[in-house]
Amino acid sequence: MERELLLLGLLQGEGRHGYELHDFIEKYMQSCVELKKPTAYYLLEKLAKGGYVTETVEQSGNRPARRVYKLTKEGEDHFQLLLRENLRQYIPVRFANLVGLAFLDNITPAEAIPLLRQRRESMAILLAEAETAPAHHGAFQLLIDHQVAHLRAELDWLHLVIEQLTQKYS
Amino acid sequence: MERELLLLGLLQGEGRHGYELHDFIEKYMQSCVELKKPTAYYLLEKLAKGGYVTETVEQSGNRPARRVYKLTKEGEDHFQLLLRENLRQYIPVRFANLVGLAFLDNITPAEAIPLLRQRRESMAILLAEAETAPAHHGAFQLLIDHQVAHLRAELDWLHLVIEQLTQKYS
DNA sequence: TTTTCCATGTAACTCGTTACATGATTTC
DNA sequence: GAAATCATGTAACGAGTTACATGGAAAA
Repeated sequence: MERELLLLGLLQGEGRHGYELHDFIEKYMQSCVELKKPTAYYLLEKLAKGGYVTETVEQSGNRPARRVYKLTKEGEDHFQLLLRENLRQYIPVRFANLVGLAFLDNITPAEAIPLLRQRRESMAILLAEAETAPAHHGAFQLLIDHQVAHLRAELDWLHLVIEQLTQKYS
Repeated sequence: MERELLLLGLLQGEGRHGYELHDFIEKYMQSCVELKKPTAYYLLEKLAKGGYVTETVEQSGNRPARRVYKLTKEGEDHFQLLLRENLRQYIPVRFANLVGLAFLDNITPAEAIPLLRQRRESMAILLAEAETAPAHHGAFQLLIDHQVAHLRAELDWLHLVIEQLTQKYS
């Protein structure tokens, strides 16, 4: 449902074609959202079948035809529904490659510490990315802010883990 | 890979059967990990096929037979490999029902605020759950700690969003 | 005696990804 | 002339979930 919401949301106001939508998401929302091309195309087709968007083929010269999607009345209603649904309920994030931490005792600190530092490095890079992301207009910025807050907390926590491990080791 | 790691990790030392493993995860790790029964059974079968665990059928009286799994040498090696892999790399958590936030402008604050409060409520409940979870031995506690840190950051962030929205509204 | 717990499994399905395929057009 | 960009799609696969099915034992 969330990806439908995203696409419907981006179709507010103007009609857009699949490539454009995917491109926008990849370029400007890549730090907090992921949507592959086949998924985008598939979802748009599905939304069209559901009557939430109309599909118009646009031909310009000899270029590959564009399928331009526009919100219908039902699409707008559906969007409003999904939006409320999405805001209302928190869905917990489970599993994010941290099960290994539960088995930290099965590995010597000497081995674990460099591995965790590597992990911290990739997190730091993502954080830097999110922090330097171009400012978005309006509420879009909230997603970036969230990503930043989330990554900072994650980093702090990992830092503590590494510190405790270092103390135990020395 | 992460679920395999989890199962292999829990099989350290003693042999266990599927029901037992699933039960343990659901009872004691439910706040940070999810693994449905069919998935657990499927994964154990797969691990057995891969030679990472042995399968022994145990019959006691007229009860349904238990399939008891034990780590093999290869299983232990595989565990050690997956563990390092897991500790080393951070896999970003994308999408967690927050796309709606990007479209906050499409809904009046008067409507949005109660919805976000509802969201905050469910988050607070999960946080309380994680905070009062029975203390785990050793590194298992780290997962709980992480969950708590994560949820606190999430709550703080949401609190800010609601506050800003309230100010704009009044 | 009815519900819960123990213990396993299968089948169908959903969601999303990878890999592949096509072909024009613009840029270097 | 080669490479990147525009623009679409299909097929196969993978991971995980839901729903369903079975049946004995213990607890209420």
